[in-house]
Amino acid sequence: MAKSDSISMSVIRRLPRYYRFLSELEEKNVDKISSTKLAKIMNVTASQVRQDLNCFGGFGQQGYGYSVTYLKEEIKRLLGLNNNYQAILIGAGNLGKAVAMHMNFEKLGIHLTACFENDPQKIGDKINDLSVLSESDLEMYCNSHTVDTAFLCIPRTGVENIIDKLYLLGIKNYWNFSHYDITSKYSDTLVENVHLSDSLMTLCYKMNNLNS
Amino acid sequence: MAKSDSISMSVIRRLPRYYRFLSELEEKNVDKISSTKLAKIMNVTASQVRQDLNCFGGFGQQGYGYSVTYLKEEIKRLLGLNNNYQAILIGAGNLGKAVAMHMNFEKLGIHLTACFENDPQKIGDKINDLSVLSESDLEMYCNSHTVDTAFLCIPRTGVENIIDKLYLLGIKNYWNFSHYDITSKYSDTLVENVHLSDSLMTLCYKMNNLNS
DNA sequence: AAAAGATTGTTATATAATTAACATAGTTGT
DNA sequence: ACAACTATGTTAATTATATAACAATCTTTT
Repeated sequence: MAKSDSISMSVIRRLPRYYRFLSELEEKNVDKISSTKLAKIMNVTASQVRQDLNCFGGFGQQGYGYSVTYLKEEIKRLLGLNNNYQAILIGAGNLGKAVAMHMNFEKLGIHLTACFENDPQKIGDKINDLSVLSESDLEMYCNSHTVDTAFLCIPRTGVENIIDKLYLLGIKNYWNFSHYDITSKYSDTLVENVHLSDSLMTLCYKMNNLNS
Repeated sequence: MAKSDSISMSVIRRLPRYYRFLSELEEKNVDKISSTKLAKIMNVTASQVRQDLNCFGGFGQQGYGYSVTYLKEEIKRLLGLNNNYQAILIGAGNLGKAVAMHMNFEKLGIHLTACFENDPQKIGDKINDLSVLSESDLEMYCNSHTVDTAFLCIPRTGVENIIDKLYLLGIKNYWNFSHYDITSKYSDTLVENVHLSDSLMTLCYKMNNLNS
């Protein structure tokens, strides 16, 4: 079905963007789109659109274009948004709370089922409809529930300890907001890092060098 | 001083990472480092380290290596972290509050001086030592204070309106957490996007395709 | 049903990024 | 001061990514 002889990360990182734009087109009741038009909307080349999509299969039809809904659904499937992944949040500080309250996980087919926290002061806090649990309950919880991935919203210094536990419990997929380098300790994990300060420093670089 | 005939974004996006690792080495009182050792720590090739650094100048010494402190300071300067940039926050919802409270802006030499919000319910809220101001005060504030950049933590639908105002006020550098595509409206701006949901979808892709 | 037009899928080309190689220059020890 | 060593800066080779070109194929119109 898919020509999945190792697709490059550059292509994969563009998939969410295709997904977003196709969702918008669908909302506007557009039912077909050509690579040229989609490229124009997304500000990329038509060649790139066609090459990217063809990594995964022939989703279009010559002489016609792509069916918006079909293509969107295919990309959704590729992204694993139909898998009903179950997630837990580690760290209910400012960042953890914001991530949990700000993100529309359900829209991505992800279910956030529990939040864990070290600081006794925060245990019992409400995040959406979840109450924050103690980190000491982590093992019990994970042994009695499906947990596909953990969102790590704790300071760098605490990560090694928690990762050791999660890894032993068989949880090896992480959305990591800390600067702790997970893969260099556990290589058989899947990690997606969000380094907010790196992003801000990049903006500073642009301001310092590309401006005026 | 710098060989700045257009440095590629790939290189620029690695600078914050060098900065982080060099800061750590400095804290451990390491005073010299070779490209080979630094590469090993950072899990990249020594070639890349040398090429990256040489985009900006000869920071090392043959036969010796790089002075940790000197190199760190040079990268800090390149990143514009000595410029005392003044920033404002637009949007004091969950995300805006978390960004403001979680980030250590001062460590990056950035001063967050004000927060603005649309929702009357949130006006007056405290974020660190700042009280949230009404968006109607934005123009007055910007006309009487230096504002180098704005952090946009508002929903996509509100961005166009606020960007129009900020652009007119001469504020053209944005740290953008929304999905609104700023550069396609105003091309003479500097934008750094943080697309949290794209990042999470990328993790889902990995879980769906690279795992098991 | 055939011809004209459109747009994909795919192959070829060009550009960019990474890695390797090495000559040059500085360091350290005797 | 000299020899042996180390590690940079830089050029060359390789690999990866993006763009362009075009033949194959479907659609639409007459």
